[in-house]
Amino acid sequence: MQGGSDYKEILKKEGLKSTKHRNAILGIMEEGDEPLTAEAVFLKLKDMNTSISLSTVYRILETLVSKGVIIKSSVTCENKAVFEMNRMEHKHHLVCTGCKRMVSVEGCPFEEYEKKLKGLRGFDITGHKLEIYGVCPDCKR
Amino acid sequence: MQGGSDYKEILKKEGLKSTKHRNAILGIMEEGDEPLTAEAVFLKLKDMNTSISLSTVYRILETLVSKGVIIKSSVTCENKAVFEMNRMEHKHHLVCTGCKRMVSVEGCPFEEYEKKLKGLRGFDITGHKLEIYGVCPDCKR
DNA sequence: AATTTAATTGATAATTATTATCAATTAAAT
DNA sequence: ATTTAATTGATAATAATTATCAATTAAATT
Repeated sequence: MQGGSDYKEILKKEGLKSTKHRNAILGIMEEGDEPLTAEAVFLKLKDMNTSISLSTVYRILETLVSKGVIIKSSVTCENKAVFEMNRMEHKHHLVCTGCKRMVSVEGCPFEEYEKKLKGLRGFDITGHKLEIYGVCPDCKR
Repeated sequence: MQGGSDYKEILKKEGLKSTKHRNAILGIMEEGDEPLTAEAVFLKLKDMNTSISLSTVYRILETLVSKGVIIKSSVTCENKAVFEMNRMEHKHHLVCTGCKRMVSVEGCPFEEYEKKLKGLRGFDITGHKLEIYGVCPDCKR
């Protein structure tokens, strides 16, 4: 979980070279339980004294999204994307309406309903996303 | 539903002047059943030979959102906002993963579950949003 | 109805998030 | 150690949105 190239295997499997930056970003994504913006990842790297270009952060995140290693999503009404590790579990988000912080929640009350929807308006249903809004403890003051 | 200033009452109630542009935009929002981007609204107005500045479209939409007359949301992974009339009903969206078109759906399987979540991680739950993904008939070819 | 006043608009510049470009660098295959 | 193709940094470009400010217009007041 910390150190140099812990993600060599994952990267090799995806046909990607194991680089300092990719390993560092995967480390950040792995330990965090909140989805992060590209800029937040960039700042975390800076805090760790890892020099990197913001464009490289975007590029690495996008590459990992295209490989399915990382999931990209967005908060409604915020015009920026957030990224988190794809832990291969069906998940949803809890979003603070104050600070827009996103927290992951497990469980899904929706599977049954989705089956009922099959064929709705001629769509082939492939999945869903549930965002639950609320005010986080910090924003409650 | 068509014509000049059908929304004078709504606008007055919100302390907004009744202008040609605001009425035209409310008309477009009222008749559409799909959420629209600011640009789509702009183009619809153009088709109707209503000369308007794109910045005015954004401004009017934002003003109406702040009054709660219009709802702003966004499709995951698309970095632009969409707007639709606030019909004061609890609603969700069906999004085509091909063309990103959004269609509104009624009904919500979630009310029970939300109650269970009360207090989750110290959040005060205030609402939720459900996006159902699929492939629309057009994108199925 | 004419005048006043404050809100609204258009045109444009500025900003923010993201993506593209391309030469320099680096990982890993040989 | 050398080669080769992938990766990176720096920067420019783009796309969506927001800010600015002078000109225009709605509606309140006379």
